[in-house]
Amino acid sequence: MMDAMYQLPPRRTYHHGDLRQALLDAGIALARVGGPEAVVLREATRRAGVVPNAAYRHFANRQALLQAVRAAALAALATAMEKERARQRRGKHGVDAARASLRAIGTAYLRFARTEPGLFRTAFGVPGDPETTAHPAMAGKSGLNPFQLLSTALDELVQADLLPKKRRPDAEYVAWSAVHGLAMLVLEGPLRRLPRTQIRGIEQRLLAMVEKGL
Amino acid sequence: MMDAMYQLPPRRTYHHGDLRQALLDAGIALARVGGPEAVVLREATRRAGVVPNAAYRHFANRQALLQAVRAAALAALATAMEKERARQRRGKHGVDAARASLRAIGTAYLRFARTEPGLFRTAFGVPGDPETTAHPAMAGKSGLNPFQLLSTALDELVQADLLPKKRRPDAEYVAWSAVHGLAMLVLEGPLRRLPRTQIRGIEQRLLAMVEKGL
DNA sequence: TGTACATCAGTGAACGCGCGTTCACTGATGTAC
DNA sequence: TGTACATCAGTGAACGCGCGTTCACTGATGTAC
Repeated sequence: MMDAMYQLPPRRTYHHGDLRQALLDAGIALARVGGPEAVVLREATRRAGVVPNAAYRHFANRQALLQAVRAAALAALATAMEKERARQRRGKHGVDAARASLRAIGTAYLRFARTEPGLFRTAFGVPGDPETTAHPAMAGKSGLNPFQLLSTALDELVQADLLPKKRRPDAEYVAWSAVHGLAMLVLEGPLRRLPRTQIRGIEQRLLAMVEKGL
Repeated sequence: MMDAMYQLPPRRTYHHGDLRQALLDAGIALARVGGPEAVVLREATRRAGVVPNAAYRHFANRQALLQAVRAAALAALATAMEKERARQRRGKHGVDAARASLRAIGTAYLRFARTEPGLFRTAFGVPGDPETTAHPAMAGKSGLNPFQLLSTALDELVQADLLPKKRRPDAEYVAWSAVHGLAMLVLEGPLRRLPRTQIRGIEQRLLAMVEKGL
């Protein structure tokens, strides 16, 4: 019933035009609403106004579509990080700017989890390593994916003498863990029901802990 | 084929004896291997040597069985925490003992995620709040569930003057986030492929960060 | 100590579900001559 | 400028899958008298 709402009017041409993109868009829309498990081949083709097996002209199988959606989700997060970084660094220099970068990365990550839970779960709840594969489909304007953006921020911290060089290795894993854990607990864990203001407080406190504790 | 291995020899009695427990045991075994999505009603009844719909005498539906398995997983974690706490506190008093408690809780959590990934995902990847529901089925010997054990450890820290009273509220969420995030990244995230020794190092560092940063 | 009968735990058969995927096909498009 | 034909993108029909769940049933058990 609901699904019928998404059905397109019948095409006038036999060829679709850009079915690959249409399927990807549909997949992203599905992921936004229901996370990775909602990325269903048949539903994507329905929304594109096309017969189910037509998808196989453009994706090897369901998994391939899902990975494309995941890449798009990672790219969206990377872009959000870049924007927040630019915003927080405005007018700052040196030490302050470096600190602002790390904050911005963490803030954008947590906000993305809150505002785009479906895409967030798709980005991180599906196997496949975001750091090793440096595919541009997963990156923002700078060409860096979310993990690489975090690494860059930590490098800045070292250059600004805010993080001792010997503590630099593996620091991204520690920082990422903290932020990722909070995101998960808020998203589908026991923090789901906490009021938004309390969650914001916890977020601030966690970011402070990372800065101080690294 | 594989599944046949788990098929029981035909019962000699018409009544099973303790089918509820048998189904729960089967469910736990399934969760250990494949996480929550592997807890399949039909497979559980197969392993118990019983017809599929027999399960409905003991569980309202699949969800009810899954929740029972989840409670068992939480109880197992709670027990592991209690054991580790007893071990680490041995011979310590006052301030040292309080510090040891928190370490033990975190250590046990991370080890549980590593050694029982299926149960870990079942415990925390399935909706339902472990902190509000204080059901004994989720608890260890002390009657406290994992979240309550963490809270207790933080209370100790306050009593030992290691954590200022005003920073006590919400501290469990911050601590939990850090540890939970690392567990998730190691389990199904990009840290999956890192060598075990490196992971251990990151774990130690994360726990140190929490102690220092709280 | 024996029988009648209510109660409970398991059986047997069947459903609908929507999915991913494969097959042989046809309609449209663009390039070579 | 027009036609022949290879190529590609979509169609139509069908599969097997294993699941959760419902129905009407029968076998075993224990309690009342």
